[in-house]
Amino acid sequence: MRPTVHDIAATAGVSLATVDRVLNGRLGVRQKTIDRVEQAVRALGYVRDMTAANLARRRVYPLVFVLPDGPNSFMRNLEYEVRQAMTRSPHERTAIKLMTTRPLDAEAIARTLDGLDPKDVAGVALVAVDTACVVAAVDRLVSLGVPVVTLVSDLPGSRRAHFCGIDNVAAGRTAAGLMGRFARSTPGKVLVVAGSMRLSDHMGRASGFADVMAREFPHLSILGPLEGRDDALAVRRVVGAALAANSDIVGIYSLGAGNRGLVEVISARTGPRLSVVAHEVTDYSRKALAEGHFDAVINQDCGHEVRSAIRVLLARADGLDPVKAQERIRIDIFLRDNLP
Amino acid sequence: MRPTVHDIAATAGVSLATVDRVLNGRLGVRQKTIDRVEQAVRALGYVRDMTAANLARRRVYPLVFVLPDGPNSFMRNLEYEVRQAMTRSPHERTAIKLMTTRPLDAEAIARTLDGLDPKDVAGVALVAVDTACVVAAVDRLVSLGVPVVTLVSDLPGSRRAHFCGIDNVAAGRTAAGLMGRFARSTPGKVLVVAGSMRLSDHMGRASGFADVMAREFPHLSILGPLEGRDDALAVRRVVGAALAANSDIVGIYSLGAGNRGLVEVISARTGPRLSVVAHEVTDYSRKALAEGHFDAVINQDCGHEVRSAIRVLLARADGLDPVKAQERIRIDIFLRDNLP
DNA sequence: CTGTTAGCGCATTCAA
DNA sequence: TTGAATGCGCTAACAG
Repeated sequence: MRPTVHDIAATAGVSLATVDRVLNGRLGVRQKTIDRVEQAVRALGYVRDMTAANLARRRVYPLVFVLPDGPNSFMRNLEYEVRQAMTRSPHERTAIKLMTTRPLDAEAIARTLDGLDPKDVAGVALVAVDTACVVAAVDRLVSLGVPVVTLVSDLPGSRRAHFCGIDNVAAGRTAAGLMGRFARSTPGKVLVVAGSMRLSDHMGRASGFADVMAREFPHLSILGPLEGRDDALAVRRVVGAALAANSDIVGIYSLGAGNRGLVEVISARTGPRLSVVAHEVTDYSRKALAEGHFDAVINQDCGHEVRSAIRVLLARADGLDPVKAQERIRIDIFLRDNLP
Repeated sequence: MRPTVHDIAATAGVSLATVDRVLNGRLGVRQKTIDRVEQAVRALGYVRDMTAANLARRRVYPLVFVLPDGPNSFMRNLEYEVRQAMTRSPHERTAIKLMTTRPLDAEAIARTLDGLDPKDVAGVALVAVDTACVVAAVDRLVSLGVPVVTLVSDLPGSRRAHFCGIDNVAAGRTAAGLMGRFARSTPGKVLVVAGSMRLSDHMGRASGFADVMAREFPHLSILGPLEGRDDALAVRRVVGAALAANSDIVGIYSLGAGNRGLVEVISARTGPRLSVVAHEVTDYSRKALAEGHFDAVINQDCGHEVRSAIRVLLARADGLDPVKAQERIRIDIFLRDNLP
């Protein structure tokens, strides 16, 4: 039977209320009393039952998620996970509000953030575009006491409390490790297609990829990164043009979205098979894997990211800091055969 | 404010106790009353607060984990995760007991299982060896009302409630997908090293691997599976002999344990580089990846498996059946750059 | 068959 | 600065 507040109240010779005050660091307790309680806590090895605590204090934390709208499958998937979290809200003492802005529109994100009233927001999670105005808007919220976390794409210069996403440099390196082993051993070019260089996740991937390719697979040179604006049509256009102009392309690394456009180009193409590594499991990339157009897909688990964001925000709102090691998001690799 | 038992008691016009009886499927309630309560539940969209429920019924479920002892890193890792779960026990209303038996010793497992008193065990998780006597011991427990789950390696013919592990056929296919792409495009042999063919997980991997290799990479033929008994010394011996006898080996698929022995052989070897795919992230395989001896390691998350086993056992002990979709364990692929 | 009542471990008024 | 009392949502005796 593990000790309860009653036990420590008894051994410390004080009342429940006083124990509670000490446990929660509330003021209005004599130092002498504090010491007595803390000693009892140590002596009995007391550890608070958080579920009972949450039951008693029925406080609800209003959280805001800011995501891009538009057809991007990955982002829609992310939105789905946020909605899933909303259904769990009652259990997690959260009240989640979902807001969307135009993709890659930094000003729209900043406006949304600026429109938030710190009085009725306990925390904010956003997919950031790395721009001065977004940094300013985030820092404003933080200075007003509202914890902010970035989701999927980070905002390095800001005061955000945490980044809920993968190590994108490592993801790029991983992609290079696969590409280098997959591609023919004859010299050639690898085409790199990104969404936008204003997204810090895309930047990171491109640099990790280039790094490992140069060091470990010097017979393959990099073409790009081209910007496909995470848009299927644009991706189709830039990739089509690059393939037409370069007959020595042996592989493609698609590190952003718009994979539908990529599949259209390569499935229509004749000539030797390309090695293709892309990001994010979506209906399109799953199909491309199954049909053999993609060799591998690197993925980040949206569900984990959303749940992590909530945990971190809640912890910060309660004044604790999260166990960072626990919040690491894995870089998943999927082939056709280990798709979930 | 979401509805509580009080609300549904009020709208159904019954008492709290009756609501509780219906909610928990306890008998001694008229069908008419049951209907009234269930209707109120649906009407109000009631969903039970499990944390409050667990607080109220402070029942503790004694669970038993049966693992092999010995130096196998993966199994020690699994044991570590079980011990982690023991530290969480107070919160999860479990009391976990850890028992170990000699590796691959089916009789020892059966004896351990037979020694369990159903009165003070609410569930059992074991790493199975696929043998008639183990099946019999498991079925005995099940017939006595004790739910059993298999961990890591399944027991297909038994009455176990669930298998907490990966789809090993798919894991073998995944390994083949990697091996086929990694290995030189010239014809050659791929050596397959297993632990024991009495382990259903090893069987599954070998068959999935052979399947995809034959269909997709016919220029590579399979040598083996050799049995390394999950033992570093034995692995070193059989692999060393195979390499000496076959100059056309281009890759090795190590689907069992004993990777330390494998690394010793291939790091001492001269000649063209081999493509190596192994299983389970351990200190050894991690080092082998980092140093370039292994190209990829396929992994199953022990932590997930142990937590899943506990959830399933608890659910079964409460008479519910677990959400199988939620309990799927992923097949992780790690290269040097995405190691956790 | 059904209802009353007293907790589970903790937080939080309201008094003292 | 401290304590007594009440309730969070649910379960479980114990009566009726």
